[in-house]
Amino acid sequence: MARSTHVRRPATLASLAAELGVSRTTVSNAYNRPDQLSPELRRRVLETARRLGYPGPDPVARSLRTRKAGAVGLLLTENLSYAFRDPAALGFLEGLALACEGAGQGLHLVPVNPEREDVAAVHRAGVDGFVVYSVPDDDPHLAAVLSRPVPTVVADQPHVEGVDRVGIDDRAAITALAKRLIALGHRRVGVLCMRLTRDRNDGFVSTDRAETATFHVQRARLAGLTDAFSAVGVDWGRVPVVERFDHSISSGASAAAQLLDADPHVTALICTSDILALGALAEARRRGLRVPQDLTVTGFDGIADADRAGLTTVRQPVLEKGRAAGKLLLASVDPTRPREITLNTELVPGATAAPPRTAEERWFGP
Amino acid sequence: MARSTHVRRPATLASLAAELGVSRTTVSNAYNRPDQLSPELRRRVLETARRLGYPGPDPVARSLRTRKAGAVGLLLTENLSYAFRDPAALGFLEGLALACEGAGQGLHLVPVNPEREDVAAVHRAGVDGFVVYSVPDDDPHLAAVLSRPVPTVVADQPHVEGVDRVGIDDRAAITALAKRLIALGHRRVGVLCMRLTRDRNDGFVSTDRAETATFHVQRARLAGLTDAFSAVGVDWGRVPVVERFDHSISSGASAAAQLLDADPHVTALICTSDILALGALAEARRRGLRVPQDLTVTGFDGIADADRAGLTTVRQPVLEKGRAAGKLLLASVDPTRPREITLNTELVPGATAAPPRTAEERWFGP
DNA sequence: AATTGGTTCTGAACCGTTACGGTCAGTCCA
DNA sequence: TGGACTGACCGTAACGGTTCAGAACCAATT
Repeated sequence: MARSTHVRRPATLASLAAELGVSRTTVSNAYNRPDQLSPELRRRVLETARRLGYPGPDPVARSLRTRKAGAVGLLLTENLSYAFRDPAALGFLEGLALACEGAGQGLHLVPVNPEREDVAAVHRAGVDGFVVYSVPDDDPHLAAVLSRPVPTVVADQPHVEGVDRVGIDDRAAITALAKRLIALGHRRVGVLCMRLTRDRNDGFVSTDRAETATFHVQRARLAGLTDAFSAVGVDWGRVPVVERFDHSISSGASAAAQLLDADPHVTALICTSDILALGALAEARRRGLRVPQDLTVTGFDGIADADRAGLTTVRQPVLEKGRAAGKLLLASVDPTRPREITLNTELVPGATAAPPRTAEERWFGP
Repeated sequence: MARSTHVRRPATLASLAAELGVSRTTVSNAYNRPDQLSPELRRRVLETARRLGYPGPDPVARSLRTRKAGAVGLLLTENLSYAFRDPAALGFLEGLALACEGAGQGLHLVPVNPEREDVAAVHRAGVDGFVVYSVPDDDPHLAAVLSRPVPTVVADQPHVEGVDRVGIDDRAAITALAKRLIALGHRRVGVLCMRLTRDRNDGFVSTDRAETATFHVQRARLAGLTDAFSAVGVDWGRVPVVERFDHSISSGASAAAQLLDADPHVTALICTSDILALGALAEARRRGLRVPQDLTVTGFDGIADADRAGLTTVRQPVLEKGRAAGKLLLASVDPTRPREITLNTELVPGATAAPPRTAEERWFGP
């Protein structure tokens, strides 16, 4: 027996086998297939393992051999901290985590520095698959993920041909909301949206920029608004759209300010997220504008704070979306699984939408 | 951006080397040490890799060889939904994520089924270290983590001898709060606390149970209250303490109801978390009790909602705590690092604490 | 006596990569 | 002209497991 505690070389399966005078296979079986060896021997193996401080089979070595990492990677191009601050992202994360937990899979948050284009972290992640959430279509990290030979599911954001996807029908959902505003009489509206591309562009958005946005969800929502308002004769080219790179309440407020300064006559602010809408509400309050009497404000997502604020919005099942993404990914072995899941949304009437204030601002039908 | 379904795994570093007629080392160097080969050869290697669809070195094999996984494991025994819903936990998570991101490390959420005692997931996680947050001292998952030969940092919750730790001085912090209430004249108080052990026990807490709680933080906070009130002659054995397993606002409300039903004469409800306190506020409102005139309510943590509610509480730097835990773990190679970090807390006066209502309820000093 | 079946354990082949210690030809310099 | 140095590349040995096709043994059946 080796008494040399000098080199505290951690015990391995092989050293344990040597100590016991059995084969490595047997030790492996003691851990993984108890039925393959006698209870007595197994007891001895585990006993000796304890004595030698062997912590059990090394997870990485096992992963290499079995080609299973037991974890799902999650790619978010935003700062990781973003995911913990944005309620919609958080709901998604929770749903995804629940799905992973249910399947006994870990959830590996891939570290991404949005500043640098360092894709190495994607290549370094030992995972069995990726979920990609909220990244632009042309994100290099996304390309790195797709180059990896593992299944991938995209949630909402990047729009990639041939990749499994879960999401909602953003375009139709916001069109429904827009139609409601149209029915109320709104024709002169403004729009606040989240960032459209990887580059910061805080300010007004040209039609061209809106149509070529690489954040697919935002593009779809703007398109949905175009659909609805164009259908009733509004010249969409003249509708002011203000973009903000940072997604925060204060961003929403400043965007609303910028828009209202430029066009004080808009009767409604349509926001592509609840967070922005909450900011718009704050700015309206600051200006002494009553909502909805003086100004209609709408959001998108259906987060808890929007509910508390009575916001008129579209509710989407964020938690369910995360869960669906996880399940879809974990079912990748099944060829009969759906390749795309579109979840339902729900219009939330709320209390921040009303007909335009003055008669002249109200549109009279034919 | 069309993509064919990729489930093939043909190319390896070795096959690539064979194709090129160079050694595996050279291919490896092409990826990892560009300076070790001529630019021309490197170009050819990468070119051929692209042609063969070689996605670059396999992360798992690399991890095995380098003994680095590039990820930090996070163990939370609570339901995941707890972690994603509780603002304090969320702040911690965000801080930890920031630290990991800053170091280019992934964050691996270990899946834990609180129902079963399945520790396998801990053994399966390919990580370079663990952060353990908010688990009871006797949690089997914790034991599994400690058996792994990787550095571990504990945040707040499990109290383990000899393991690196970051936290606050819960006992002293709540003692300071208690002294404030004592100064206001409160002597007849009730306490609402979070779960004390792994077993559900919704209801009153015996002194013994309080002292043997395996959730160390709760134990410390109760002890801090004992310190303060015993010092002024209050018989702590008679102070009602109500425990709730689930940590939610409605739990806080029901706990407050239970306590007030049993002892309507308490002048203050001291809660060991803001969430519980917010529930207590709700219950007080439901009963028509004015806070703080009719009832004093205090919390702990300093979450945003508490701030909005004007709650009298103790603020702790949750984000900083997460960040510190991450940094401590990632600095494990440095023998001169601190082994324990205690962060500062701050008493938040708030507006939910006032002297007891009636003269008879107020205590007159000597 | 031969066959069958079951249990228990073993040997050797991988899994895909990187660390380490070379070799070898060419260059520099006194 | 010879020795030291350099740049470019290679061979081998891990890294720590899992897996599969048997081997050895024994009891029961034909």
